[in-house]
Amino acid sequence: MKLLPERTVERLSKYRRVLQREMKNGTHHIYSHELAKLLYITPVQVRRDIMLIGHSGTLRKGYDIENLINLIGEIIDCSMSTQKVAIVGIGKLGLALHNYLNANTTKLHLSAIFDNNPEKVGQSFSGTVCYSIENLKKIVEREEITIGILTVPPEYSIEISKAMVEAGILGIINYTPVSLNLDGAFLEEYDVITSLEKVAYFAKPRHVKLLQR
Amino acid sequence: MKLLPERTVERLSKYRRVLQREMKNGTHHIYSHELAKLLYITPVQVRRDIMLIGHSGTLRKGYDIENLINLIGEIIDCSMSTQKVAIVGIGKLGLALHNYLNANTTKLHLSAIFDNNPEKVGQSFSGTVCYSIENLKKIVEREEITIGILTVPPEYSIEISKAMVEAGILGIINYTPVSLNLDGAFLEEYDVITSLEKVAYFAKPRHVKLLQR
DNA sequence: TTACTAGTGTTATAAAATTCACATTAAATC
DNA sequence: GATTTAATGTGAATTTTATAACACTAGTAA
Repeated sequence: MKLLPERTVERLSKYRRVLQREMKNGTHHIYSHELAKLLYITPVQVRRDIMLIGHSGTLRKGYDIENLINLIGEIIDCSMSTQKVAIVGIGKLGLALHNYLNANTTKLHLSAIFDNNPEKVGQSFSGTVCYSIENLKKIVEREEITIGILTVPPEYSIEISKAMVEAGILGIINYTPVSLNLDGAFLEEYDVITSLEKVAYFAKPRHVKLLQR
Repeated sequence: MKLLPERTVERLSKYRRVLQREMKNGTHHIYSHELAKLLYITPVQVRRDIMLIGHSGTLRKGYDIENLINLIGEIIDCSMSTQKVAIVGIGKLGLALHNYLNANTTKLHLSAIFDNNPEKVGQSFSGTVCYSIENLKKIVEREEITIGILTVPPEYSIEISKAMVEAGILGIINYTPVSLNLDGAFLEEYDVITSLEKVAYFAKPRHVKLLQR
């Protein structure tokens, strides 16, 4: 099977969360236009995404919510072993993300935290132990961690990201403002300042008007 | 003039930061392939972006770094009045972003913080006062704030985002996991869980291999 | 039973973003 | 001064993403 488009995968993650909410409300089926409305996208987009993952709805009944949630789970989390996550660098942003992860429903399991601050090493953050970055490889291998959240100070990000891949991590989400180039791992970058400056560009009175088309 | 492509704007923000670093190192000119290398993108991409903003390099000398930084500044920050930013919801994530803003160089000015927690209202965060969300409109108008960072608990995000637009904010970056649909403002959404689950999908051994093409 | 309705599934088209290919040219070299 | 080199600038092609158009069909109603 071919890889799914990046944007489709992103939307699948969102579909799943709103579907979980709907299921809790006792709903069993949902139409593409209903799901679309919840995310402010078009029904065609929804149908196309669902087509891409090989699911079929029932005509006149819509999609079976439980089936769809399970299928998305198989695609994102993998049915067999749940993937494990590490936060590398537990400063303010790392902590905030840690909090976010705990507050939200996701099948991914936070298995370790890494930091070089001796005051943090050995500490437990809501049940997850913080290790020294020296022990990265050892712990990543032992715990079979495959995903890393990189929130270290920018001067360390190149070195530490390499160590992460070296240790066996297969996907990194880089929150540091330093661009990376990894071999052998999937890289997702998110630059806070870039996002903000992008909004700054488009949030000028003239530009906002142009966007309303 | 037409609006710039979103991705180009994002890269401009990154160009500026690496150019500022280069300038500090005493460099005056830079070639497209040098700039490209710093961000792990292609030289053509760099040249096209620079073409789109109407700048010209000198053949055999490359681009004048100072000129380019200034031009990007005019595009993103606007030459006349610097745009002002508010953080709405100063929980862990809000604080982390606040920190990030202070640590990084950007021309945008954080003018206010809003929260409904009485313990936070009235407090000063590195010199920026926290107001009650009740006073959003008053303060946003007085300070002429145009950009809002939304980091409130998800159950409030729809209501508060509407109030922000109502108050005159023209661009919102939504960090809550609730999809929004604003009229009259530019909206940028960032969903932490979606990012993480996207990485989870692509960071499976078979998928990583496929990506190495 | 037949026509109608309101949904899905999918092919075709359009729009956005990137990359290719190459014309152009200033400087360096011979 | 002619030739080579190494860069920019950009039309065209390609790739990725989203939208439009519509064939199809299970259920509903006449």
